[in-house]
Amino acid sequence: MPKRITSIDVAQLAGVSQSTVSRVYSAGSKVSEDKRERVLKAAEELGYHPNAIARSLITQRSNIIGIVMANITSPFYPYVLDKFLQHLAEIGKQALLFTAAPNQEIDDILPLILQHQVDGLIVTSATLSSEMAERCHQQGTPVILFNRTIPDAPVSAVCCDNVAGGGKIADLLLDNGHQRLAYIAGTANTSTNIEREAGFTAQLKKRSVENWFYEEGNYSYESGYDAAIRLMQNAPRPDAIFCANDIMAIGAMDAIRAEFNLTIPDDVSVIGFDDIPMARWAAYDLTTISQPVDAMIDEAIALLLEKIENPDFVPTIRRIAGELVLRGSVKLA
Amino acid sequence: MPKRITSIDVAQLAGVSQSTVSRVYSAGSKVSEDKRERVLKAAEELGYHPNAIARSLITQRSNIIGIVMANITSPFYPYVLDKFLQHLAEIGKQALLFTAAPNQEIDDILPLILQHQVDGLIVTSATLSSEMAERCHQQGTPVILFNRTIPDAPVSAVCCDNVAGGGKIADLLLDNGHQRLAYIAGTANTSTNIEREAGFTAQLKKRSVENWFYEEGNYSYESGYDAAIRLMQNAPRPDAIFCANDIMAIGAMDAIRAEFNLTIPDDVSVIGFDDIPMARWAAYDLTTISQPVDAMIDEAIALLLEKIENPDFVPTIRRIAGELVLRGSVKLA
DNA sequence: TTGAAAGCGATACCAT
DNA sequence: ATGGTATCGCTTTCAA
Repeated sequence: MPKRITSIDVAQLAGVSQSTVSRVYSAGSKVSEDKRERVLKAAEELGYHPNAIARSLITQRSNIIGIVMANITSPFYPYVLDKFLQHLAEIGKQALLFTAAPNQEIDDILPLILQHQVDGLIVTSATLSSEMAERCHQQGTPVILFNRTIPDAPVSAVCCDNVAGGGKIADLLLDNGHQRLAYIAGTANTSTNIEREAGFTAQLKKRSVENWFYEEGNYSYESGYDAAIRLMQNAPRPDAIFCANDIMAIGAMDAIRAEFNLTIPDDVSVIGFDDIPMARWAAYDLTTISQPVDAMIDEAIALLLEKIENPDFVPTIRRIAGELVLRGSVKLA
Repeated sequence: MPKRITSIDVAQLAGVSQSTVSRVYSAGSKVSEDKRERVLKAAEELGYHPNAIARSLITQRSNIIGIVMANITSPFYPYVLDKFLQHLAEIGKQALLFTAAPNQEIDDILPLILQHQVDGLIVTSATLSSEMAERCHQQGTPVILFNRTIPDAPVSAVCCDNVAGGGKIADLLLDNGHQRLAYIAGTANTSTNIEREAGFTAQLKKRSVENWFYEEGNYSYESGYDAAIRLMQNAPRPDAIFCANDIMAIGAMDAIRAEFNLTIPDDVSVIGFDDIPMARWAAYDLTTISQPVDAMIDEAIALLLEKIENPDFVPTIRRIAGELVLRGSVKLA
């Protein structure tokens, strides 16, 4: 075991007190230029760097944000994660990352997270029970839900305005003469799915459309593929399909072409939600609603910091509007 | 600021010493059933959970593994990350995650990582200078490179056997009558690219093929798309393209179809490397080499743990064979 | 088995 | 500006 270098070692070599060494490494402390140099030189020589753990213990701040992410492998999320890491790095925070089974409640791993004294917690596409949310609250650990909402719990949340997005899609399809609409749902009990569907169907009803096709998926390519097969077996078949996310839309497109030998958008229009990179690929050219990821992340981090600084901050839900991205998968009138 | 609950609070409520509370939470310590229950009950009541930071300070173990990942958004890596998280969770370790610019040296963020006293460090698709590697070594922090190798440094590495993979691909193409082969390179100076190319071209030469087309990409969809365009402008054009990874292969396929209106594999065969999920999509059905991700990760973690337990363990490079996955994008004779 | 006390490596307050 | 010292919350001897 190589001996660990501590501030005491540096202090001895530099001929200063241990306190002085500490000051050199804490921003905004006054140390004479002379001593600062000696300390830095000694530190360099010994290969010293401050022990963040000891620091956290006394400052009561770990500078670590916990991130719980359920769907790391679903194409939308790596971007979210990457952005979070970048933004957190900019404000000097590290990320302790946890996975959860998709759509699982994270109550069981929460104690583990809390043990690590994270300064805050970001939960994406998973939920915690309001009981656990309450516990974080009491304990003073701010929690932000990303892309999920839970009602009546003292936690902030930021998500895309899914209801409005669903509505825009209904309008686009109807305005361009589609008659037999279909919806491929994501996992049924997720807030994202519920909201997108609600926005879509509400707008249909508002425009006096009473019937539409419905199939259920689980946000995966395969589930979109399979749902599309079921959908296209109807006669007459749908002439437009709204999928609760892009990856299912892509699965649906592949099924429509490979299994039915039909053309998009001439035979069927397909529209997704998220605007993942693959939506832009030449094979798909998918019309979709773009989630304002950057804005959402900015907002999430802002809410988190606000709550860290000011524990009395009242939990808020922010919904940020997504933008319709017109590509080639929807037939325009 | 809500008061933090410490073991002392629990001890008082339970009417035992603080030491006893500590023992209840450290596996394999003897505490009478009687007191254990009282402690647990008091802890429950107060909402206590041990402070991992204080524990780390004294045990000299953080139970945290640092992961540096350069290409989180490149489709192969989310799977790698997810698997790492799962395996680490199984052995009771947490992951502190850092991003680096792709292919960047991570020397600048290393001090930050080291401050957090990680028990070990996994670096994927990025490298550290041998100077920094040496520093980790001295400091006693084991480092494992994943999917990268650096020569002459005291760090272990695990990667796919890229050279053998490149060779298999050359054989497959040649055995099936392809005449005008092409290679689309990944970022030129990455070990992955160098090895895949070396294996491919060595095998070509061995079989007396002296000429082949060459274009350079950077592992992205767009770069594959663009490289394919340049490639297909040759006359006569290539009849088979090996792309250094799947995502470039997919870009190349889209370009071949969309820009030249050609058919795969009748007009051109395309083959990739990695076996990402999209390789299986109906639109691509991409023949490729499957990276044995699970085995690689098992190996990486095993090496890391070995080194943590036994600091004198000699750094090793493990290459694990990938498997050829035959799908429909290569024309068979 | 249990409790008292030392210490992990910093920060922060208090004098000087 | 600098040094001495208490302290953060726990684990780990050492006695009892």
